[in-house]
Amino acid sequence: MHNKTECSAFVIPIRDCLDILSGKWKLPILGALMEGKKRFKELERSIPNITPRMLSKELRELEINQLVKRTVYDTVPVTVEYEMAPYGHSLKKVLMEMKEWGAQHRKRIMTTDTPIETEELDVVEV
Amino acid sequence: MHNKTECSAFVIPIRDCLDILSGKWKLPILGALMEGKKRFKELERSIPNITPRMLSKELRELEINQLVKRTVYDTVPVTVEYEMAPYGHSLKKVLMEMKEWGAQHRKRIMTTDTPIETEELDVVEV
DNA sequence: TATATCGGTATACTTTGGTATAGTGGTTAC
DNA sequence: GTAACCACTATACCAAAGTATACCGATATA
Repeated sequence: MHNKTECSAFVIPIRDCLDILSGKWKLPILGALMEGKKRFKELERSIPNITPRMLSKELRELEINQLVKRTVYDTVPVTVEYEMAPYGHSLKKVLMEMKEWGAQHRKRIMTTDTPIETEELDVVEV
Repeated sequence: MHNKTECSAFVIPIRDCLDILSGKWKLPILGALMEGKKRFKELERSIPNITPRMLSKELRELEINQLVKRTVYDTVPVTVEYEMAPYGHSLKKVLMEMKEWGAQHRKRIMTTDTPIETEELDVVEV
């Protein structure tokens, strides 16, 4: 990192990646969809405490980024299905790196330091 | 992802990793420190628009997570140096995965879709 | 004597992210 | 007929994150 260009080349793409995963509910939603396709209400039920407003908003962002595919079936009433888009699977490698590092880090902090508070996380029920 | 435990094992460590990199300034700070050790004011100068309040706050969080080492030299006035801690380098692999994915994603979104606005990012000057 | 540097902190403010609550229009089950 | 389900949206509110501005005590420079 020895000049502005090189530095932007570091910050900008990582920021992009972070932004896509940002927000309280993106990870639980992706987690739930990795199991398989789900309808809106199914997602709402499997992600405790999420409001329809947030679910809708976060799904839209994931869809815009082509990670999630939304399909509307012309039934009455309409059926809407969400699933991981093929492109969505490209995230898995990054996610697994983050998961490994995160797990390792939690252990490290727990043992070396005063324990960090494991906050009450809302976690997908399946 | 077929049960609650497995799902927490997905969400929690990734959340941990995300949290550590979260906030507007962590990435620019890490970028600046990857160049080598820097004093407080040097960091402040090399990261445009950061306030001392935020710089101090984010450095403290990075230090707590053992990614950054802070050394105080007993001069008058005191000299304080920040540098990547050895453990900090363990992040590089994750960061590089994110960087690659992010760069690839930006290209993809730019070409397939209506261009995404490249916001005016504050970027480290070196 | 006045000004700048060092490494920050204090206070107040604004902006963004997330929550709470209610409601839409149409359909099916009791 | 009324209650529930579906996939959401609208409005109002609240809390967290970030900004702006000023200041600290000690020292060095003009």
